[in-house]
Amino acid sequence: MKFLIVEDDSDLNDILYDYLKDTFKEALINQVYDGETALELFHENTYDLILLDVMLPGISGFDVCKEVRESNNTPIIMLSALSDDENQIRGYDLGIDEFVKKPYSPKLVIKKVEAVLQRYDTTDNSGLKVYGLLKYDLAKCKVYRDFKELDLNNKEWKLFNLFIHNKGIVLSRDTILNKVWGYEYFGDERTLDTHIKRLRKKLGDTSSYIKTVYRIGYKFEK
Amino acid sequence: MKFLIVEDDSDLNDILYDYLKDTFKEALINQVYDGETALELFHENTYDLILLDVMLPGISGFDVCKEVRESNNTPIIMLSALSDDENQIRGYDLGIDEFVKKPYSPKLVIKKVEAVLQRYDTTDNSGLKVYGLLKYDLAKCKVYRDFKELDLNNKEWKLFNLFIHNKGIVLSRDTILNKVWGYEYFGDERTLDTHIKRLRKKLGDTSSYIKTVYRIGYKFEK
DNA sequence: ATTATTTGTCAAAGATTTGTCACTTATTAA
DNA sequence: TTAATAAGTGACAAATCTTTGACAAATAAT
Repeated sequence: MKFLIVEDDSDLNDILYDYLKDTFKEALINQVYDGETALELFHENTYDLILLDVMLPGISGFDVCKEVRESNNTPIIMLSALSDDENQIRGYDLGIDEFVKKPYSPKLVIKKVEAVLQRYDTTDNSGLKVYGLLKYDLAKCKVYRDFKELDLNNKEWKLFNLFIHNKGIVLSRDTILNKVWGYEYFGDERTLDTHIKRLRKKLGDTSSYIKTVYRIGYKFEK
Repeated sequence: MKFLIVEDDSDLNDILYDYLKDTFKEALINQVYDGETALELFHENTYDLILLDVMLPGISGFDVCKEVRESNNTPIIMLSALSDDENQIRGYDLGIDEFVKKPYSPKLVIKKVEAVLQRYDTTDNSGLKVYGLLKYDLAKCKVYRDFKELDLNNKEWKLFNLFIHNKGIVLSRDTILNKVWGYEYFGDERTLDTHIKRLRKKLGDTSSYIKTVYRIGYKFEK
């Protein structure tokens, strides 16, 4: 289990560290104090979860979140201070998983961490993994089939990432739209289908892994 | 599901009502037009969620929010007038769950309602359960018999789901129709039978779990 | 500024599910 | 035992949903 704590208040940072360490005995925990360092580490590592303060020196937690989401769906729990501005407030639109308002009880944070991890595939996310005929590296945002890299664009990667984190689980069209496109999307009903079509095409032989669940959505499964 | 709409503009209030009613068919919805009445109702009822306008005659939405928070954590979605960032910040400090700026699309409001409810939903449906020769996972919408997954379609799953939640209990035809088809269903008498037939077929050896209760309905039992 | 790539829209075609119906079979009260 | 009512069934039709290609719009790259 690997966590990243992004919190400029070093006392708070330490408190979170202690609680996490206590709950996940063997966890690896990185502590950083600003957004730039957070992103650096994020791109070099694969975390199971990120605890992210909104108010940071330099780039904001909001921006960190945005950049993380460009890459993948690493679970993010946002810690919001009392006087946040509008953008930060709308973290949910960016695909964060939980919001905890300061001043928070560390216990509550831990509870949310556990809840979020339970929702996700909790196995270690780092390195190359195999699923059926596919290989993928979540940290590097790469997918391979027959030793060839599939060149996925942003939307396709987001879709794939969502699927891989929810193997065997039926995802409703709404869920997919919300996770990949965000709450504010009210576009054409058929857009999702089109993107599924494109991802399937790139998946080639393995396109059948994306199963249509009639009237509900899709499911990713061998 | 029980909602409270607090909005002094009666047109807007009605629009919200309609959309909620449409999305949560069986919801109970109270409509009020000022803060005082809202609080009265709040203290007499338990709501799943409150839609709260900021600008109200008499006491403001904020005051309502404050008083609600002194009692409990009922989810609150606030509706604020345009470009009212200050208020948003205040709202989040008071522990509201989402903010929607006017003029808002009712669809967005509904999406936020769904998201908030999902966030609060603590029912644990995960994990494989066993019933007789069947295994099922409510979260994943899956049923297995002899290690093989039964490929149920939407209606069949709804039926199965209803049965599994009412093991050993006789469900009248009316109840089933209402729960699976919704209150407004006035279709053919034989439709339910047909669907039971189809579900039984897929259940194979375990089809006898669905027992006919003559003149009344069905019962799901080993 | 031009070109390439990605993303979104749409309508027609293809699939699946769901509803209907006529008819058969089962149940039960008298 | 039978008449009356209820439930089951297969075949078909209707409704609904998904796929797909072609194209347009938006965005990124050169």
